[in-house]
Amino acid sequence: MGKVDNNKKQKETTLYNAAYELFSQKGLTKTTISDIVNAAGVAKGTFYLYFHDKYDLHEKLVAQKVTGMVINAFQALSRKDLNNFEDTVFFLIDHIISQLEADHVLLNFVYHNLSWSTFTQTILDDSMRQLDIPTQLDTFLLQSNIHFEHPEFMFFTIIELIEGTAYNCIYYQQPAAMEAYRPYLHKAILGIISQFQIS
Amino acid sequence: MGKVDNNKKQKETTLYNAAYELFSQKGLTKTTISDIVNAAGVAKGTFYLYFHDKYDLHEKLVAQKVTGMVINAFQALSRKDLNNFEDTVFFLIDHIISQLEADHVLLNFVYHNLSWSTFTQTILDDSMRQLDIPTQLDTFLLQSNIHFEHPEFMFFTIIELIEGTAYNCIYYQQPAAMEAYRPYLHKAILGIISQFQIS
Amino acid sequence: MGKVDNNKKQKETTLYNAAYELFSQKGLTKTTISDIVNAAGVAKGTFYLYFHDKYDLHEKLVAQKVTGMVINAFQALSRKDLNNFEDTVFFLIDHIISQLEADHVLLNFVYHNLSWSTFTQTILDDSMRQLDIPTQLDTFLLQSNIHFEHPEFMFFTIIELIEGTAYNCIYYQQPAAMEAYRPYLHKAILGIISQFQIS
Amino acid sequence: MGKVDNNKKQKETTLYNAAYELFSQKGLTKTTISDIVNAAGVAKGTFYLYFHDKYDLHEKLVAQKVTGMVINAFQALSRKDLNNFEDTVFFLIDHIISQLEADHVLLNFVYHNLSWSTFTQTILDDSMRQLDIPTQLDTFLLQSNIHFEHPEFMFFTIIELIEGTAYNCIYYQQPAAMEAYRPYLHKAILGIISQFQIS
DNA sequence: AATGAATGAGGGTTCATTCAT
DNA sequence: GATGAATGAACCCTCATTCAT
Repeated sequence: MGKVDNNKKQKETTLYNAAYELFSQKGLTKTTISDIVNAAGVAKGTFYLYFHDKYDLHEKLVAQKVTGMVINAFQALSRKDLNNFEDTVFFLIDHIISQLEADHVLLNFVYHNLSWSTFTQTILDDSMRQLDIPTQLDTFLLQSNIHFEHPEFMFFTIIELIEGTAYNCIYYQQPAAMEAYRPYLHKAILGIISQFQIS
Repeated sequence: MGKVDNNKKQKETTLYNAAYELFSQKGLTKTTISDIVNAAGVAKGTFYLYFHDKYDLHEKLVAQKVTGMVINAFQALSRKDLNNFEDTVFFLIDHIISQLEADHVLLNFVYHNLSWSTFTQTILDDSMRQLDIPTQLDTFLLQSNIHFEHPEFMFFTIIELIEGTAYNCIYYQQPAAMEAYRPYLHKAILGIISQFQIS
Repeated sequence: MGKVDNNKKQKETTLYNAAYELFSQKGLTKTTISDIVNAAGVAKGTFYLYFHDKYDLHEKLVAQKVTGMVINAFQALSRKDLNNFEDTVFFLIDHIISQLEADHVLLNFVYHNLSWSTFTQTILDDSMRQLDIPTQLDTFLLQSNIHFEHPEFMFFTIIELIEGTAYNCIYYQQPAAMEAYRPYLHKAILGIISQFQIS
Repeated sequence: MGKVDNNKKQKETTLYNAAYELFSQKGLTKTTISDIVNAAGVAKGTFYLYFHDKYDLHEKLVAQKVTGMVINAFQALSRKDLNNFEDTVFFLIDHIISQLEADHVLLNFVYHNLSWSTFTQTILDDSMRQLDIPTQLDTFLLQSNIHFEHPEFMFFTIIELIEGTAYNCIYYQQPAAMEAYRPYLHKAILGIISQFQIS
């Protein structure tokens, strides 16, 4: 990678970082391209060398952040040695919830962007294609000896459940803080899993 | 209510209707106050006699629509004679899902606004205060003879689950159409209920 | 016409005048909407209340100026009492050439916009519809007793000839000043008329 | 001419060709230097090695195209053996009109650039200086035995007439297609010639 | 000579808001 | 209360031009 390419990648990263900060602070609508380039310390025209508009940037950033969060969880999982299916699911869920609890900026940012379709349709750039989550989950199911009716429906159900509850509990502490609610979230997920499991 | 007040109320209603249509078609961000007043057939200045800005109008409109949808479901319930707890819950859920399926405009509109906090914090105007949903649910639980650990957590869990799954299934048909997914949603809710139920 | 309408017409006129001056000085391309509103002393947004863009304004302005010039010539003609066909044609031509000689700004402005299609296709606003030049010419021909083969071709030929020659002679004094060239222009037109005339 | 010079000339030619295509399609104003270099397949900076700006390129391109068109006509004439003056004039005129009819891109491009001053003032590069049209016309007149009062006025008159009428007839078919109008154009020119001829 | 990433001035356009009528 | 013409700040985006490579 030549000096120029290196420099390009750096500019792009600076723009991503600046935008992430601003989107989190002011929201997508109130953040302007001027804001972003000012914060990034580049000229306005430079923005358009990398992104079509702020929505383009946002979309790519969401894909990055969501995927990054899940990658973290799986990497942490690989360092554990869990054989039990339910423990594994809870580990992943709790890891993601912990990340969201630790970083409200991230929480706010991925809310409403952490959905099943993010994993199945997101246009990931090359650096992220390493992690194909649906495939990983399939492999993971094969390794355990448990069988589910429509496992993709189950995962969809669980993910949508987490997204909504995590945001309310962490951000608004509504109807309770995550600490208080978490046991019930676990229970609910257990209930869901038991319904999908086959004999 | 005098003629003048009547006329006022009419202008306000026209603005609500026009805005609802436009917000649904173009989204909040791309809808301008000009669009709204043009569609409503009133002068620009008139808008400011009723609302502070378009976000004010939007907030009030969401409260109206969401509450209206739930009112519909409870009214339909009162015309039935269901004694079984689970049947009652499913009736309400399916009624709301049907409303959303029948009216994509409504679906789009309430998405991200149909959450537990809508019921507990929403600023409702006088005409809506008649319906206090958390209280209704409490009454409803007392009437049945089943007992739950933290019933408010259970309802919260169910509502958040429905919001996310309904939007994806109805709007994007992702991961499947609601018709195909609904049995599994019911199953999942059964699983959740069973976990919260006390002996 | 109320105070408001009066004011509106005035704003529009101010914009026309400012634009005419600027288009003539800097050309259409180099004149910006900012230039126009600054010169007119109105806000930028006001421009868009009256015109779609600068090309819209330009088009309307050309129609005004060209038609105005021809109206002047016909009005002057009506104050004369010319019976001879050729004298009438020369009177009109010379009158128009005089206007262009007297006002280089106008000359520059109508150049390449003074063509047969301007008269047949121009979208004229109501104030100008009074003057339907092709019809006036028809009437004029009927009154005289001379007959031409394809008179519309003849007028087209003459107009295109004048447009090109007038611009070069008046503006660039090329190949000669109008004073020197005019007798030859008259001759050329006589030659053209004689060719179109029927026995 | 060395390899390097050859390569240079090639780049320049590529830029000319790309620009010609683009100017014709989108017009001078809407064509950007980016467009040109993209179409030509060279880097942006390269443009500035050959031209000062797009107007510079345009000016040179017009001179090329207009002169080329006239050269074609004279070369075709040299292959004929016409002695009659009027036939010669008509041959040249019709040849040029045919070129314009066959190539609307060219028509559009030379319109407003095909005027007397193009021949007398155009900055021609070396390759074109071979053709000095005013001188050629003089020679041509001497060869015939006809005498005209101010022949340069006559040619000027004829050229300006053709420019305006050809564009309208060919491009807009206004007031008629060139096929229909051409006999009358010939007539008009005959009329003009007869007026300038000396006994 | 050739490149093309970076620049940033400045264009067009929108639109919430005001205020005289 | 109701109007809608007028405003002008602030947005998005373009593109001629530069310059390190």
